[in-house]
Amino acid sequence: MSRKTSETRERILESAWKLLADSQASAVRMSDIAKQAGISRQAVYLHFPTRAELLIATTRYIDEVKDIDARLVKSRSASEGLERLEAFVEAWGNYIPEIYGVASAFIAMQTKDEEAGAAWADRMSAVRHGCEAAVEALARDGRLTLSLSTSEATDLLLGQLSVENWELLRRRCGWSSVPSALRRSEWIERASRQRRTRGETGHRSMLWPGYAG
Amino acid sequence: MSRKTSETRERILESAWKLLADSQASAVRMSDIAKQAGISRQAVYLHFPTRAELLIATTRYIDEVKDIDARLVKSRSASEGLERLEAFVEAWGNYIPEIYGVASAFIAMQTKDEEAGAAWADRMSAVRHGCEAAVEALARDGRLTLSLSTSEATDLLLGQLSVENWELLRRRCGWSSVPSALRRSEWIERASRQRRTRGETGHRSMLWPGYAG
DNA sequence: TCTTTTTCTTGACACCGTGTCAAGTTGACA
DNA sequence: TGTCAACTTGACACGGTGTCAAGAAAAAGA
Repeated sequence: MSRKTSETRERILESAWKLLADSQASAVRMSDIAKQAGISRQAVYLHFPTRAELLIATTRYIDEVKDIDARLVKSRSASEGLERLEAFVEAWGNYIPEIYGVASAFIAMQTKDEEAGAAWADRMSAVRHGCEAAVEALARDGRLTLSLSTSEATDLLLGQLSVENWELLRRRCGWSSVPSALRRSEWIERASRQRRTRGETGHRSMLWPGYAG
Repeated sequence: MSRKTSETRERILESAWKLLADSQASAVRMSDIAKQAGISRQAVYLHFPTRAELLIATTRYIDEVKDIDARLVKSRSASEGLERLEAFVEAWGNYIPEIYGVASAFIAMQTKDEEAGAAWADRMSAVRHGCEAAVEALARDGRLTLSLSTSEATDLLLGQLSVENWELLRRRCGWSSVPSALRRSEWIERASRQRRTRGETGHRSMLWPGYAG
């Protein structure tokens, strides 16, 4: 494991990252990454056995550089449920754009490649744990809707916080700031504003995020 | 355009439909469809120039057989906003499982194939129009949260009703009945139950679908 | 019935991207 | 000087889409 080895390895990871961030994820081929790193296509295979494993390594690399752990500290240490949820949405919601490139590569691969599918499922399961912890903390505080089990609420939250939903809002619908929907702060504003409105006008139920019944 | 032509054409469409419904969508190759239809792979290309166009034709075929228009009548003719929303969610939410196979094939292709991407975007735009009509009807009735524009509410609804979200809940999270979340009826139940709870226990705000603040 | 036209078949091939293999080059270090 | 690891070049297999040409078979028309 000479210095040169890890240097090249890192250059490959940086190249993959850059290309995935810039262009359409599924259009990034092994040869593109090699060219960007200034080596031959075959040399990439000296460091990563398959495209899937390269993507996995790239994800880990981004996690390290962008310090996902540090971003989650606030959520993990939150005592109150509401605070925990807020911090988690903030952390993950703002992390999605960082990993969007590699994420969409995984999403595109998952049906074809077993390993990529497993890796992505694993990450999603980690996100779900984050959702679950927040929901359970909320439930402990007695602030969870009674008609939803913690498991159901977790699943719904996970859907809201999915990369696919982020993509829909941000890319397809042209939202300039998706966190404005994902981050709890705005939802709180909406909720309190609505609460006031409700008191004043007699609106009394909320049937869907954003619908007052 | 002899009888035989349209017969074969229909057999191909039926085969594509069946295979897409049964197996993993991206695993269905042109040769599989040909075999299922009892003809040679090349013969498929006599009827459909590309895989993308075959999928598009299959979608239209399903729409026809499953009569999507009839399913939407109730929503389109609804006078009240709430009724319109409810009927639309009912119609589209229950239609997703019918077209899930071909839908996921489109989703898998959209990054690679221009035509498939455009076709899927087109369908999503139709769904968005359905969401928009419901949201606007709600707004006219004065039942839309003030802090949300109709456009924002439409986008959020679209995300909830996306095939990707359906897949997450149904396939990944093991929900036996996704319509139980998608159909408005249950959300109404939740909302009214919550309203009661709120009055009794002092819970006063809803921050997320399912979270009482 | 015989002929024409359309539909379908067989078999070959190009293209693209992933992954593999072999033989040779380069540079560092002993 | 020789050895070892990292890299290069060039070739090839594989799987999938789409194309092409030659011929068989079946329907349609006289």
